[in-house]
Amino acid sequence: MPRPTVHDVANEAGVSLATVDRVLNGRPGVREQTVQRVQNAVSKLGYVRDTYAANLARQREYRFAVLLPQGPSQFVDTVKEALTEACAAQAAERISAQIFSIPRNDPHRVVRELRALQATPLDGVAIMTTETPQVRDAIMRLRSAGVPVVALVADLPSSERDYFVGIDSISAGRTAGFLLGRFLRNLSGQILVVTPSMLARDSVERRLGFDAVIARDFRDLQVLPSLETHADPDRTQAVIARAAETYSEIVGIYSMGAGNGPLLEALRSNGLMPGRAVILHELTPATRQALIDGEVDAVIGQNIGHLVRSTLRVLRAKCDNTPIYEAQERIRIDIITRENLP
Amino acid sequence: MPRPTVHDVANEAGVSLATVDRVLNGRPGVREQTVQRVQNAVSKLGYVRDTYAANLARQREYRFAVLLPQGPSQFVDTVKEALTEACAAQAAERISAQIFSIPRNDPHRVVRELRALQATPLDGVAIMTTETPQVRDAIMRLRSAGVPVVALVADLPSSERDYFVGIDSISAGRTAGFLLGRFLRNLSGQILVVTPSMLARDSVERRLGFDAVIARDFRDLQVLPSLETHADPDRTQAVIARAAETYSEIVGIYSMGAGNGPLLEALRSNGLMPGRAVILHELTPATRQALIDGEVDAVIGQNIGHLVRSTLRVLRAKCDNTPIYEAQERIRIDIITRENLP
DNA sequence: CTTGCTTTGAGGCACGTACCTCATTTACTG
DNA sequence: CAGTAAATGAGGTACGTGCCTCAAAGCAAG
Repeated sequence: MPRPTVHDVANEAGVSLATVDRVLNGRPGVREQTVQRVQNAVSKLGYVRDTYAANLARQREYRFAVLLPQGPSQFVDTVKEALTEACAAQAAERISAQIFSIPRNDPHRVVRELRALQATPLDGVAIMTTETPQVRDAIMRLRSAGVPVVALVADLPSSERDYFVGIDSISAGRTAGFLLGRFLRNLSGQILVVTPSMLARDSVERRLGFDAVIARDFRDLQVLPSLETHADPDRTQAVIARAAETYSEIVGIYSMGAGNGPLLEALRSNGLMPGRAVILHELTPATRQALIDGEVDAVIGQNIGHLVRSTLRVLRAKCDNTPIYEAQERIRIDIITRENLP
Repeated sequence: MPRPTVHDVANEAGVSLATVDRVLNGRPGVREQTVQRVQNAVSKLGYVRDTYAANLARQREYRFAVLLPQGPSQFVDTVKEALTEACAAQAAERISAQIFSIPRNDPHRVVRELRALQATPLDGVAIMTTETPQVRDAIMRLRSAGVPVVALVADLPSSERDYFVGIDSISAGRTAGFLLGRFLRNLSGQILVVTPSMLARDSVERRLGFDAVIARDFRDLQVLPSLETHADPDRTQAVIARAAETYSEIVGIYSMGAGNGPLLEALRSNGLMPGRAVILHELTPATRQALIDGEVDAVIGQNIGHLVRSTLRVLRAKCDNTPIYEAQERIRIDIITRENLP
């Protein structure tokens, strides 16, 4: 007994192929009673649409645009790489994604890029950016033009995107807090917190989660005010040098965002490392090496390959209006130590 | 410019469609020189076979068998669930998997099951079992009959399987050792190690990795001989009670395998918990609750959804003789704490 | 009854590939 | 050179679905 086809469904329901087609594809002009007959036949036979045949017949193509922040960033580079790789692997499935670079702190230019996109044929957009009112409006325009929009890595409020692919920043911060607290068992002292910018939503959320856990479970630790590096090596060096002078009881360090290469340098040259418990975000060549060398104890990461594939799957599901397989698309918070480096 | 098709390739290469077909599908009767011409055209045009059309034309079906150990096990139950779910999601892709239960400690019956499989039409097998010579022979028979075989969770030596889907046990043990060592910073004492059976390959490997890290980095900790529970609640209770009497300086506990529900009970009733650093394997309802309650500090897990989907993808790739996307199929060692529970 | 509308049927073409047959050309052997 | 085998071409059907057209049937209101 091979898989049932639309023909079998038509037979079973006692209607013609055309009617089955109308029902299955939600086309108008079928009596409610007939719709029922067809649906009964479908469930009785266990008919499942053959995606191979369907996509072939429909000449379906998925042209996606992925907008990533400009400027040097190991993390973004890795995302690009993973995306290129995933697209190559999916070429046979007619999925293609074009990468666009958008400025980091110029919402107007982001909006212009988004507008420019609308000119080309487009089936979906994934975007990694910080939210501003302008960007939100542009995204809403895209969406009302029928283009699904997925927020990547950094969430945008629920009103303006179809889905968020990335990790829960609060939970990531809590996890960092828990690990740092446990690694510093019974020790009291200060914790240095470093971020590119406290304007970014995810930095704020990570700090929130981090503070909550430390305050609840590790009272002997004092979390210092966040230092902002603005992803600038010189500034990083400066703020770390200053902190090394100012605070004398630093026992742990938590870096909430990008720019870990320069940060590690600064920590080394200011005598803050080794000897402190250190937790960073995102696995990059620099953080990986620091893990191996024992300078860093744990890295909180997100599986970028998974992130990218998930994005493509979600966009595709949005295009086809099929349900999203939540469990598969949830990006886990990876804890990476020197012993379970991927 | 739409995607190139076989027609375009034929044009480009200056040969007929039939020849392109012969080359693409590895059929005989084509001169080497012509093969080259076609392959050049393929790479010049960037032709990629359309899987939708191909699978449609080929009437491809993937009928897989998944062999899992019998008996009560939260872990195996979760695998079954995930498998059922994944199959439902993949029905449209013509993938089906049938689950078979095989006895845990009766290689002959495992062999019989494997033999029985050969009678039915079968495109691939995934198996989770401990290796014995009999099983190895049976698997080699399957493979020489052209059925791809994937080892699941527990690896079988490279000679007898096409692929292994699961985590690296040594690395998992090392990770546990690292975490336990760090959680017990500056503390000296004994570590209790519990396993269902030291005959299982993965328990041996986990212990190996665990010991290596403790011996190298945490000299103040003394790892006790492994306690075997044979997955039996009564025996678990007995060995734990005995250990609680025998060893007076237990500061940490490492459970390397299944049976964590009864183990947790035994630890509680023998006054070994809370107050010790505890690390277990596999996230189940029992271990999850213990994490939340703060009784357990970390669980080393593998993403079962990923495991199962990976298995199906690998089997499919083996059937189609397409390359395996290693990065996607590598199962990561998940470190799960109360703060990053999925 | 006719008119006009909705619902259904019948059939066909297209998608890109796999696989088949049969005829024809090319290359090699003696 | 003929004879033979290998290589290639030409053309077809099939897969299951999407989408289209046109005709026929059903039904309600005037």
